Parts: sequence; structure tokens; C-alpha cells
Amino acid sequence: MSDRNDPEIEGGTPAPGWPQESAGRLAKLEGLKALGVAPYPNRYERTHGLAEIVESCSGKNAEELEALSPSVRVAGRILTRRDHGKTTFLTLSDGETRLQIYIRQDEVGDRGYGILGFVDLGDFLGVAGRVMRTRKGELSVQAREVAFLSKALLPLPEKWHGLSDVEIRYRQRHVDLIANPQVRATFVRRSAIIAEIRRYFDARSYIEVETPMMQPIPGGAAARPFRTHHNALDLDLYLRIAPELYLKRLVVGGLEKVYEINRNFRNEGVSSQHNPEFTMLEFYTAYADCEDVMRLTENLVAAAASRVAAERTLRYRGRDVSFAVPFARLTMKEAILKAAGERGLRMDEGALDDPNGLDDWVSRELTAASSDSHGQPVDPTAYHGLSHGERLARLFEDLAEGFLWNPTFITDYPVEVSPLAKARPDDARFTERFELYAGAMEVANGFSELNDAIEQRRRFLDQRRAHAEAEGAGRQIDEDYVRALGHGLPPTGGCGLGIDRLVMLLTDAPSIRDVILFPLLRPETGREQEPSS
RNA sequence: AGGCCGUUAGCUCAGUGGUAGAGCUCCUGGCUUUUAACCAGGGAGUCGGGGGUUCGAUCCCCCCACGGCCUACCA
Repeated sequence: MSDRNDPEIEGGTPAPGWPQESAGRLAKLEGLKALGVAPYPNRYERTHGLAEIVESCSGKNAEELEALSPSVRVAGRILTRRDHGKTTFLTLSDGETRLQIYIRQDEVGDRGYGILGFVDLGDFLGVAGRVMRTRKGELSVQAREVAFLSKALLPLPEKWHGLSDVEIRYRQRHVDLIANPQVRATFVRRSAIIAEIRRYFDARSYIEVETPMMQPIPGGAAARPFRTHHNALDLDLYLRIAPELYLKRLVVGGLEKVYEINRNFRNEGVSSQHNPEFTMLEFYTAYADCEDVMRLTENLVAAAASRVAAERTLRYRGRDVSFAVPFARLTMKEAILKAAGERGLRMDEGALDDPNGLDDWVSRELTAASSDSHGQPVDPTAYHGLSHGERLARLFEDLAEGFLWNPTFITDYPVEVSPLAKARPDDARFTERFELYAGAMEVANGFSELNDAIEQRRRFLDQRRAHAEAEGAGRQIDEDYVRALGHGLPPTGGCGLGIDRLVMLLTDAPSIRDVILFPLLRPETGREQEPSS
């Protein structure tokens, strides 16, 4: 009970490491108790949200409000305070909206006004009173009764500059949300975008499903997984890197239109575009192909964009991005040729079709002096030992990716980098696959799903061979998935879309950490630990 | 994992090889329509941590921690 007498707590502050100011706030909390005021009451009945008052009264002048004298009970956190002896002005926030409170001693009484002596910025207050306008015209609630609702023992960031230290912003996101209204706006938008995506699929009779996050064999992508263990079953498990193989099992089972919005986990680097856990949309449609899926994706992204902005064109990192449909389309080869031309590199289409020719071209034209489409130097050695298809994909990423600012579908991916996609009927070297790029980021990846069990098994074997050297231990083949295909998967189109990156684009966020409430950071306690080995 | 930059009061930031600074916040007093309220007074620091050089280190050097940007990894 009485932690306050804990001998470990020094300097009269409520907890170790808390600022001196906390001791004063704690003393005020005790002062409230001495007055018979509960510092943490259980309930307060509000009649209006602050936004409702602002909306209904912002058009009314002082006289109109005086005549109406709307009676309200509101509540919120105190953000600013201006004391004038026997009157006090507070700015109250309910997270979304701010509204001024005007308190006069002669209205709330000595006891009510006395409570204010124990009230700090950050505390929660309930106020009953009437809506009015001050002499300076500010919409306010003039208090008749003040109820103390909750004590803040820690100070908030100051009112001018707010909070900008990114480390505190990510570690203590609650403070960020209080101090920076645009942060709240970003996450409200994120919610609206995801709601729009659900609405889009629900309206088209897709059913939303949830598939395993813990998988015995992590499949559907090529990333390194996180490992975990189930004790009772003594079973090694992996956090999923993609839901793909489970969703297609469902299509085999007759769920012809399915989607899932959920977390994926990839045990790889952290960057402004990568968080170890991120949110992915995947959707699958029986009897659809790559082309159908592209149209679905295009309309989905446009619908999400229209949900956050009236205009077709949004600003992203200082540049216009047009979400007008149809989106541009380029085959991977076209994109490479175009980007090479823009960089002043000489390349003819023939080289892209001829493995030896491309090998020659890379060693002749591509040097460490060449910069990629992000302005970074190219590493020519990264092209050594790659198959022709892998080399094409690498060239595309190096040369073209950074130029793809407006939403652009890249199509015709080489079969070597597309183990789950169906080959083109007219050219088996390429697949019916697309990726959507926007803001120089990959945001979606879709294809006609490979549904030939025998061919799928062979592709898995090829992959395992190709990656055996690179990864040491050979990757396990998901024979259970092959068996599911053995029961028959109808022609199916599917797509995965990175929700976080889409939200980045639609909220003009330069870092994925700006659209994930709690991005992964090293623990703060690491600071005090001794370095080990 | 590598390179570069950063870490000073609760917040936002200056600063110097010689006892540590500002604004806001905070505390005390005053003020019954203010709003970056105002007026008067006051307090606040492990200068990220450890080691070294030096008579003396917040400053120079080394190591470490955390963060940012870039690279690597990422079908």
C-alpha cells in the first residue's frame, strides 16, 4: 500500500529517476486528500465532447450564447493555465479538441476554487458550467462546478516547442500524442485507411480470416524468421514472415475470396522503411489472374487515398504523387531500359534477353562509379554468380526503383525470383506477376498463383538449391502446402500490400516509425549495463 | 554488422580547458475576461556512462550505451 515510504525512493519523488517537480505534485495530491477530494475518482458523467461544443457553438456570438447559455459537463486534460487572482483560465483537451475553461471564484465557491491550488498542468478535470464567449471572443465553458478527476505526477513537455526528441517520442508515445497533434492525426488516418480497406473487400464479398502467426515452416517470402519455442509440445516454431501459403490453403478449401490484415515478422535490419514487425494486407481471389488483381489493387489504393484527401494528388516528401487511376505500367525490362537511358548508360533490349550479353554489359557499363536510382553507389560484385533473372531483378532495383514516384506497376518478373507465381503462357522465363511502386518504395506484390503442385514442388527444390550455399542449412520444403495444392487450387490471383508503407505515402511520413505506434527500439535499460565480452 | 552525426535542467536549445547558461516549465507573492497572460522574487544539473591526458575536463583522447541518417541484410 504505502509505496511512498519505500526506502528506495529518494528525494521525495514518487519513483526513482523522476524529476524533482514530481515531489511537489505528490505533495499536492496529498493536499487534495486532506481537503477530502479523491485524487482518482472512478467516474465522471460528461454531456458533451469538446468537439461537439466547438461544432455547435463556433458560429454563435457572445450575445447568442448568452441567450442560450448551453449547460454542459465536459472533461479533459489541462494543457495550459492562466491565473488572474480570483479567476483562472484553463485549456482543456480531450485528446482531439481543445477548449478554454473560465473559472471564477465567486461562481465555484471558495472550496471549489481552493481545489485549483492543488491542480497542475497534465491533471484531468471535469467541469460543469455554461458555454460562453469571453471579452476577447474565445469560446469557453464558464465553470459552475469543478471536479478533480486524475493527478499527473510527471510534467508534460512545455507549451512552445513541445516534444521533438525522437527517442522520447517513440519510447513514450503517450507523451508524443499529447504534445504533437499531428501525430494523433497520422494514427487516426491510419485507422481510417485500414477501415477503408476492410470496407472495400467486405463490399466485394471477401471474407476476412486469420491464419497462424506461429508456423513450423516459415513460408511465402524469403526473409529470415524469428524463432520461438512451444514448451508443452517441445516444438520449434517461427513467427510468420507471410501468411501466403495458409491463405491459399483456404482457397483450396473453397473460400474463394479471402483477405487478412495482420502482422508479419522479419528478422532483418531496421530502417526508415523496415520495422521487424509490420502490417500486411494479403488477398486472394479464385478465378482471377494477375491482371484482375492489378485492377483490384489499383482501385483499392485509389480508394484509400481518397479516404484521406479530396485531391488525386498528394504530397510525399516534398514531391507530388498522383493517385489517379489507371496507374502507370512498365515491364521490368522496360523499366530497366528507361532508367538506364536516363542515367546515360547505353543498353539495348537484346542485352536483357541474352544472359551472356547481360553479363558483358554489367561488367562493361556498371562500375562502382555508377550511382543507383537512390543516388548511392552501385556494387558491381553483387551481380556475380546470379542467374539471368536474378540479375535483371537486381538491375531493376539498382537503376529504376528510386525513380518510381507516382504509383507504377512493374510487371513480368523473372521466374527465378518468383517461386510462387505462375509462368507466362507465352514465355516461361517470366511470370504473371507485378509489384506496385510509389514514393520510390515497394508497396505491393501480386501474381497469378502457381497452382500446379508438381511445378511448385520443383520450384521449391530449385530455391533450396540456389540458397543452400548462401544460407548454410537448406531451407525446409513445405510439403504440407504442396499436398494442399495436390487437392487442387483453382486459378487464383493474390496480392500482398504493405499497410505501413501505404500509410507513409498517404500521411507524408518519411519514416515507418512515424506510422507504427510503438516501433522496435533497444531497451532503455541497456544504458546501465556493463559491456559484455 | 559498417560509416557519419548526436546525447547539457522536466521540455526546447546556447556554451567554454578554470565554480554551468537562456526561454518555457516549476516554487513564493500579487492580480475577477486571459490566451506565448502580466508584474516581483526564487529554485532547479551525474553536461549519457566509464577510463585516460591535464594542476584542472562538460570541452581534448579512448572504450561503452542509446538515438538519427546512410550502407549492408531484405525474392
